[in-house]
Amino acid sequence: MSKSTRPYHHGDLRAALIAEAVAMIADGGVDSVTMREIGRRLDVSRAAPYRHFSDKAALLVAVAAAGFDRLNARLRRVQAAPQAGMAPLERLGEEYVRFALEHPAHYRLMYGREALSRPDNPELRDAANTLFEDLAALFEAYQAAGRIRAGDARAQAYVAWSAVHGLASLLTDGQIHGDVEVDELIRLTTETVATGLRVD
Amino acid sequence: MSKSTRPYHHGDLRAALIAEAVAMIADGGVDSVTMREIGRRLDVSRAAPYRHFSDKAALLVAVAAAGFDRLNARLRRVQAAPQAGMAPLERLGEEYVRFALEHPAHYRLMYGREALSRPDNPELRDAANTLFEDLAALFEAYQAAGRIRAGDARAQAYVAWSAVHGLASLLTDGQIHGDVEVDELIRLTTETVATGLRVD
DNA sequence: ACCTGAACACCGTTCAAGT
DNA sequence: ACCTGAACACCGTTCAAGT
Repeated sequence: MSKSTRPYHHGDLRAALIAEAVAMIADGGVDSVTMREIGRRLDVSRAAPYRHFSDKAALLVAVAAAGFDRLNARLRRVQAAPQAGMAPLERLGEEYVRFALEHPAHYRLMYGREALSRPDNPELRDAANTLFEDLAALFEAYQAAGRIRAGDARAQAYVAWSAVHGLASLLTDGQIHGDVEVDELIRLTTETVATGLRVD
Repeated sequence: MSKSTRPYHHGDLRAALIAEAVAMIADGGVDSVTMREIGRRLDVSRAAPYRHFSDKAALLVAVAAAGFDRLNARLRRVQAAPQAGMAPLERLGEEYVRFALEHPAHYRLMYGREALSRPDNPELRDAANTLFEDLAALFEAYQAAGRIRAGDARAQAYVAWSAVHGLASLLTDGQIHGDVEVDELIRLTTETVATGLRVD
């Protein structure tokens, strides 16, 4: 569609803004996202984005929520799929860390200051809650089946989340170096937590 | 000292800038730190801070390094002190998380984008390395004493760091809520990792 | 309803000039 | 050596006006 015949209204500016922000983040990190540049790229004025997001933080929160949605979908897919020779818990943890390694800047935003600035945002809150509730449900089922220790299943879920989130953060932040093999480290982390929670 | 008799040169502007930045971060988060405001507070011109730090990122990196120094000192103190009825590893993990809970914004900066922007900075690199090397040395000693499983002690140290860093991050980010007790969660986390790494 | 261009306040950073 | 005030480029956000 040529510039002159483009209709006055953008097709779906809201979705386009989120998609463009995701692309910019993957490319140059969160700091490369400016309201002006995003407008430029979508051939829209400076003020246009403010029709869809009250401010820059609101846009970034939507991007963070979209990140949780994608991660949740991946984890559910793994849970639904048959586990080929690997304990489900370990496989789930591995997938979590892989997501972070594939989308480091987006992952960082999901847990970052920008998203944190709007803890009241229902979209983001729900997306993050879904992640935890899925995990908590799994631990409750495991406990009912006697596969892990008795106790507070939700607390156990937080422990598992902490371990993979911590590893994902250290890896994406470049805090882990030397001759440690990443795949091996992921395996050791999930295995250690699984062993620690197992009935003895 | 009255304003009019104050000498032309600031006493130790570099140290004052770091201290003021730490205070501002504790008070209003990293975003509240601006080069102009910090100058205003120290009664110094806009450009003065640039005599000591090449740019804002350099100042924040110094603040992050100072955070690691404080954390390292605390952890060493815990290691040196007699452990009253608590396994040393668990006590160390608890102290780590407590530091993060006491200084959430500073802790966040230590692992944040701003610090990350200068991975080449030797001051910060050394401070972060010290944290890990102390931990790795402890795991090597434990392994030599047969108190934990055989294997890559450094990888095990990364697993432990991941767990406490993940928990500290989730807690300071407000991702953990509900009726879970924080003290209990810290205990369960350190205990789970210790159990998972123990010889069976 | 949605978009535009102009304007405002604020910030990081630089630089010629001072002591 | 260290500090200053003025200036530049860039950003988030607002708003009266257009379609």
